[in-house]
Amino acid sequence: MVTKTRKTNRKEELRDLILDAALKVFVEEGLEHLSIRRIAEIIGYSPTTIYLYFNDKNHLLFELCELGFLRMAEINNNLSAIQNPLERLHRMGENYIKFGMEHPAYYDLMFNQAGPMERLATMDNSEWDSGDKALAQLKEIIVECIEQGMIRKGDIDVIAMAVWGTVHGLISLRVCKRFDKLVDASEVVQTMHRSLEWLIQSIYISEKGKKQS
Amino acid sequence: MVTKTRKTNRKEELRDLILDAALKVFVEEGLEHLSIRRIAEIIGYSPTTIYLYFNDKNHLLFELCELGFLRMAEINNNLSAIQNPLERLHRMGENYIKFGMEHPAYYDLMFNQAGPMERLATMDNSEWDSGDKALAQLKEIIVECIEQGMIRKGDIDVIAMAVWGTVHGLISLRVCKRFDKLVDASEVVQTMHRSLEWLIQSIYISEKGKKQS
DNA sequence: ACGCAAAACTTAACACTGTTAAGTATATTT
DNA sequence: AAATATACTTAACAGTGTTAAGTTTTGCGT
Repeated sequence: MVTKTRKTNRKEELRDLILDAALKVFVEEGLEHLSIRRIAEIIGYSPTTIYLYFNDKNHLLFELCELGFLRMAEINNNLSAIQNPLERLHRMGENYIKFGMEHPAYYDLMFNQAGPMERLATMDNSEWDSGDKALAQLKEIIVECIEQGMIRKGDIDVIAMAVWGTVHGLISLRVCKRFDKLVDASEVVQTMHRSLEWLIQSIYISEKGKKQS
Repeated sequence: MVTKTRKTNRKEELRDLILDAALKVFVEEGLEHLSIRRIAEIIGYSPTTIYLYFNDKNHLLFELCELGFLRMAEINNNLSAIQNPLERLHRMGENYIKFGMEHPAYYDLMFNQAGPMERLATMDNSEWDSGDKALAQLKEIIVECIEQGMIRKGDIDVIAMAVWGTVHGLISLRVCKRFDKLVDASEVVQTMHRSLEWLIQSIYISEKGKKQS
């Protein structure tokens, strides 16, 4: 279910069982109901057993995050088929929105919750692999866009941050329910897609009317 | 009448004392340390007393949110002096960034945490006044930008969502510490400002090279 | 000034939470 | 068979939000 490890020893099996149960809970019942005791109840073990496989709850949350990034990478499999880099950027944004709408609890955990990052902060001199990977993919596309003269030149890090920020901001506001009382519920997802579209078209430099940088 | 107002004033006094204490705690010690018992300890009352002034913790959090929106409105006082609407939009974004960097706990509460919105969700058939107000101000500026032909025409709601999303996304990722392992700490704020700048310039339609909508 | 009612506040408890030290069973090795 | 290592549990600690019931204080009418 969770990961097919090459070496499936018994320890990993229960570890995966814990992750599966945790996933089930926070997807079906929400992150606020994801407690160590609830997981233990589901897998039929004592709560303390979980601490034999995870240092603390944040470690568990971080691993769930990693699974989320795997799923996100899967969703982005449709990108390589797209030739036009700006179109690919657009699609990547739509994939993000799709992921956020289909797995709001996942998204919340991956980008909003403090727990997972607190775990990461304790691992000194290390990088955030999943985040790095996702950001690298984004930067690659942006570099292509610039090389083909489709968007204004500029610092890649700066542009990547702007694009990531935009897409994340939309999803985050939705996941954290900040649109609920401001935008009509039936149209909020469509409005998000149109916002992304508006942005993509705004940063696009058409052949006919190129802007000077 | 007089006695009644005097009574309510007394009631409001302790209410404000509670909010003050709550503010002190979550600004100085972080949201995770903001507990009813901690507040009670500070103001020298029993924890249950707080429930005489607030239905539950979410009600309290929502009121703190409202205070946050007041402070944010204060910060935006410098906008009216700016003639150029796109410049004003830019400044508004910078104000947001400034607010988020100076009051990360406030920002987290206002835009990320679930609690305040859960309270709002229980108030049926009502609007989110603070959010509405802030969004209205943003829309006003965008309308001006369009009227003066400085940005591409389009659905105001869509554009507003895109702009709000962008700025929020940047701050949110920072407040939720998603940049910490990806972007150099000493440059992250500067990179955020440059990202905003890049965005503003990208949506700008210069006089010389206007793009067709 | 007295009595009484209403308002203000507290005590004690419930049902949760993450986490740990210490203990017990079970399996493996010697 | 004894010793050791592994797997797991029990019981507890220190927290959390929240509530029912009880106590104290205040203000008002007589």
